[in-house]
Amino acid sequence: MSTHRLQEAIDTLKGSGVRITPQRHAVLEYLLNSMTHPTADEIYKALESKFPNMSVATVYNNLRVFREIGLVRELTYGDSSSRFDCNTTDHYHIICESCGKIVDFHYPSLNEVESLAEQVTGFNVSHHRMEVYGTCSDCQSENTH
Amino acid sequence: MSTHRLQEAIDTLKGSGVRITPQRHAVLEYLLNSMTHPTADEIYKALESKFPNMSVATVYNNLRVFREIGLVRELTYGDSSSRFDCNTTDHYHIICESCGKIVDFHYPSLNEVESLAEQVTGFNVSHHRMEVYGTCSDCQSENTH
DNA sequence: TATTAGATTAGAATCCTTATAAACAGTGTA
DNA sequence: TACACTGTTTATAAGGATTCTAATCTAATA
Repeated sequence: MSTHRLQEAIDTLKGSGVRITPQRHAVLEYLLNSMTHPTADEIYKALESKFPNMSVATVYNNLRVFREIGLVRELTYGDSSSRFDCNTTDHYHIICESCGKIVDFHYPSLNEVESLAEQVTGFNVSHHRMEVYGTCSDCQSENTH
Repeated sequence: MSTHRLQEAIDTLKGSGVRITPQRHAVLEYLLNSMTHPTADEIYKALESKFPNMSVATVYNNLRVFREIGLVRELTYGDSSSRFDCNTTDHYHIICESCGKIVDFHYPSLNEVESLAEQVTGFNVSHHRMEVYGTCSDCQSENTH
């Protein structure tokens, strides 16, 4: 039941002068209903049946638009594809090194780290990122079998 | 004067049954003398004059070996190239969003975050990563001119 | 010396993402 | 309605970073 969030997001887009095309609507809706921080390719494949002619570039274009407007966050991890997170509330991620699953968790923002870094380095700090890595409970129990 | 660290690293490699080839030695030495967390390509270009026939694959191969043995850390940032850090003591990085500079800074390890994440998510935590982003003092003063 | 395992090389291949140019669609205006 | 304007999509090419492949080379060992 994320109809409300979807409508809100659409209003935000319209307010920024962005047209709501069927493809754009579908990407947005998929993101909002997804709990798994999908990659661009996962979104593309998921919408393939509904939009057989959609280009992968359209997915990337729309994800960029959403990111620039602040509707989604792009999660980048070195080697593999970016993942996209439509939960823009403050939270961190914990990532399973075995299956790749990404799970949200909340923790008070690390303002102390930012201010200390500022003092020590002379930087003007804008933000930080943090991820925790480990093995999820599913993969833990698999390995004991 | 990192002769000592270099010798130590070489001993570690030998202890793992890794041969010390001239190319391997050069990549390792360059890394240890570098303060800038270089990319594979930067290392490759820097050693071009000394080893005109060296392949870029050799640089990647050796960096992988060093990483697997624990001599270097690979720093991955989404879009652009990985950077390699031979400082394996516990520290974090702060990154200038204007010029890309990466500076080390020390902060007590965030054990609390790890243990809370463990409790909340049921993961078995192995490690975490954190980076702070901002504008370095050089770029700050440039922008005021 | 012969054998073997490890390392390097050159180039092809791969993956993710962006750029390009043409076609398309929706809106506002005359 | 006709028209132009702008934003969007599409298909494909291009790009960059990294890895793979197969051949060659090197060093250590028997």
